[in-house]
Amino acid sequence: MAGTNLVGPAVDALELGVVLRALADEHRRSVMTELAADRTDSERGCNSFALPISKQTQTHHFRVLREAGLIDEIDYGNRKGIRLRRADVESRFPGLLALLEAEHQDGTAPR
Amino acid sequence: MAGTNLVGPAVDALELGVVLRALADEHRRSVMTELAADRTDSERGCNSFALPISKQTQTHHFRVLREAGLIDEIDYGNRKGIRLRRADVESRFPGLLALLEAEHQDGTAPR
DNA sequence: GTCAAGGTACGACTGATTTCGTACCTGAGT
DNA sequence: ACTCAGGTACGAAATCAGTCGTACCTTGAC
Repeated sequence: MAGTNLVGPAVDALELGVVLRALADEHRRSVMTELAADRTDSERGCNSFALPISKQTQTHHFRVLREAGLIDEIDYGNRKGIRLRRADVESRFPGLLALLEAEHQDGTAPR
Repeated sequence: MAGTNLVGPAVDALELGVVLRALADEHRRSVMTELAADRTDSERGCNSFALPISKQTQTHHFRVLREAGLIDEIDYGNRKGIRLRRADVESRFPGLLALLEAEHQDGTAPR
C-alpha cells in the first residue's frame, strides 16, 4: 500500500552521458518535457502520458529514465507512480530542465 | 584557400532531438565539451581533439555535429577547420553549453 | 477464489549507429 | 609530376537500442 520507491542513482552519481542518452529518445523526452513543464511536481501515473507504444516498451523507457536519475518510480504492486527528481537534476545539471520545459511549448505543435 | 563553410541548419531550425542525439555519443560530446570550455572560440583543426578513432569515423562524427547545428566546418580542401556555433546554440538552447563546459572540468578525471 | 487491469521478465526481431577497410580526392611542398 | 598528409565516399561488419510477443506477477474488486 505504501509503495516502495525504486532506487536510482544518487545525486552526485548522475552522469551527463547517461542523462543525454536517456533524453535522446523521442518518447522519453516527451515524458520529460511534460514533467519539466509541470511545476507542481505531482506524482503521475504511467498511463497519463499517452505514449503510442506497448506497455512493455513503456516499462523499458521508464526504467531508463529512472536509471539515468531523472525520475523516481514508486511501485504500488499493480500500479506505478512517476515523479520528476527536479531538485536533484537541477542541482547536478542546472538549466537542463529549463531546456526541456521550453521544448514543451512548441512540442505541442511540432515541426 | 579561402575555405568554404559547409552549411548546417539555420538557428531557428535547430532541433533539440537532433542536438541531444548528437551529444549522446561519448566522442562527439568530448569534442563539444572542449569547444564549450574554450571561450576564445578559435577555429580548431580536426586532429586537435586526439580522438581514439579512425579518421573515417571522425569524419562521420563531425558531420553529425555539423548537421545538428552545433559546429561549423570550414573546408580548406586538404584540411578542415572546426568552430563552435556558440551564439547560435546559446540563443536556441540557453544553458546547454554551460552544461557541457561543466562536464569538461571533471571530464579530465573521469569516473 | 476468480478475474481483470497494470506492470514486469525474458527473448527475439528490427532498424539505427558506430566503426573501419578500401579507394579516391585535394592542396602543399619538393 | 610526384608524394604525402588530411579528408571524403562507399560499403560492410558489428554493435546497440527500441519494439513487441508470450508468459508471469501483483493488487483490488467481485
